[in-house]
Amino acid sequence: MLDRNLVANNLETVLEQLHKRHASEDMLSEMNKLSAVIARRRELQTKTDELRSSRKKLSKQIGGLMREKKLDEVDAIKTEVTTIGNRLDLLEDERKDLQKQEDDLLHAFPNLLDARVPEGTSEEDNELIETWGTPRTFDFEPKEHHILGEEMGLYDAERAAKIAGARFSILKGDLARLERALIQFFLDTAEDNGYTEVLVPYIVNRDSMTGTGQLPKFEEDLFKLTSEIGGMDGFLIPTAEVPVTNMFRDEILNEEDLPIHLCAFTPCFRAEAGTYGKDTHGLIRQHQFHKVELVKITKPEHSDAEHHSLTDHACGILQALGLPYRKMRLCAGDTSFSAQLCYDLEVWLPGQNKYREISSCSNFGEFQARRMKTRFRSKGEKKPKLCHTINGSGLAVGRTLVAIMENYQQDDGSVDIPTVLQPYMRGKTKITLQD
RNA sequence: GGUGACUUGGCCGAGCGGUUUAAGGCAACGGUUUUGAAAACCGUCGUAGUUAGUAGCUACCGGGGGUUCGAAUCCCCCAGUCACCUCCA
Repeated sequence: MLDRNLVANNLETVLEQLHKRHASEDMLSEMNKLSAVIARRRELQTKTDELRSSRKKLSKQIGGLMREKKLDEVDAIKTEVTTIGNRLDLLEDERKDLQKQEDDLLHAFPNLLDARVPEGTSEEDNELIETWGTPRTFDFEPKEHHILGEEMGLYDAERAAKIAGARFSILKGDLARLERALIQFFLDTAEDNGYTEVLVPYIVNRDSMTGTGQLPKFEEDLFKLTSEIGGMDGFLIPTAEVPVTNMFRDEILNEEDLPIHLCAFTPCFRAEAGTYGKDTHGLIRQHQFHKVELVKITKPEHSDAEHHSLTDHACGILQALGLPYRKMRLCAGDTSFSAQLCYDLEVWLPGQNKYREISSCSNFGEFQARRMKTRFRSKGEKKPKLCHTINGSGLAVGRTLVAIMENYQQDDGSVDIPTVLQPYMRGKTKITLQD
């Protein structure tokens, strides 16, 4: 959420930023509207405060007069207070309405972009930061992972479609084990890098989804429960970012508790996955997938360094697995709603002959923290300050499985297991056709 | 799922319709004292809105609504916590 004072006092800056995000004319006029709403709300705020103040004083007088048994004077004041009360009710209704408009509008605008974010509208304009590893040269035609999986008899999309629908999958045997091995390896690596594991709910309420920015704008991307939880709408999480970051919603942390480094394994559920007609085969784009997420809560002055070290941690995993990748700085048009700066890691997929996103590491600055009211207090300082929030995949499990299958495939249709994963695979060195 | 008790500032805890502008204590912070520390004493000590303002005013006592001239206090709905019962992995 944007700072309402920034909108009120520095509308030009905000409008410039919206231009950089390629905001529509509608959005620009909405922003102008917001600025007017804030001004009007403040006006009303002052008036209602004054009215309330005089009502309070007069009501107190009634108390005194009652004790002195001056009942005739009481009636006159009562009438006066009633008049004030009626006027107050009227203005208060308007103020509440404006306050809601103000909050709704504020929630609808994306974060301000970091100065390093390149101009651009699509992934074509993303900036290449670095490339690691050399794509292997094959002396045979490398296959896509879903072909390999089907041929091994360890990947079953058809039955998954029967029992659940399109964009679900079933893994069997060593492939299922490899998925678990990756999860375990990611969590162990995160722990070595100083992250504490948390195991969190996979269903969250509306307030949490609003806190991290999925709501109110992207409700159609989420799976919504038909049953309420705790009297509120329930949603399946699209990423562990939501439950983990929201752990600190409505909290004022101690300065010495920062930074907080957490990691979490969760399934992720995305309703939007089926809407593009892209990646219709295989594990790339599913309604349900697994991810290990890295999350940091930091002081503002440390967030940039923390963001870059988190990104390095994600890179480290790809390096340990020997998977070639490139690191991209996302352009303005590709940077997500809540982020101010984002790096995508794209892993090399020989079967597709291209790089595909496997991790997205974002610094949200104070955008999420303002929505969540996540603050910290410095020693000796009176006012609490907003924290910064950061997260990134470390890594997306299903897509890593894809990358391993495609990069480590052999001409006999088997897949070698990277050395670091072998201990998690009961010492096995390769996955072969099922007997 | 059933019944009952409860939800007040970082924590504990008063408060039972009108000098409560939320008492008091603990913790924390600043100061006096001291060679230093402890103790003692003095002071500060929730969040947010409004504002040029650490001035004033206003809101917030789990959330929402209502009664009233006036609500932390009375009523209703919802959520959460705890206890017991029931059920279950």
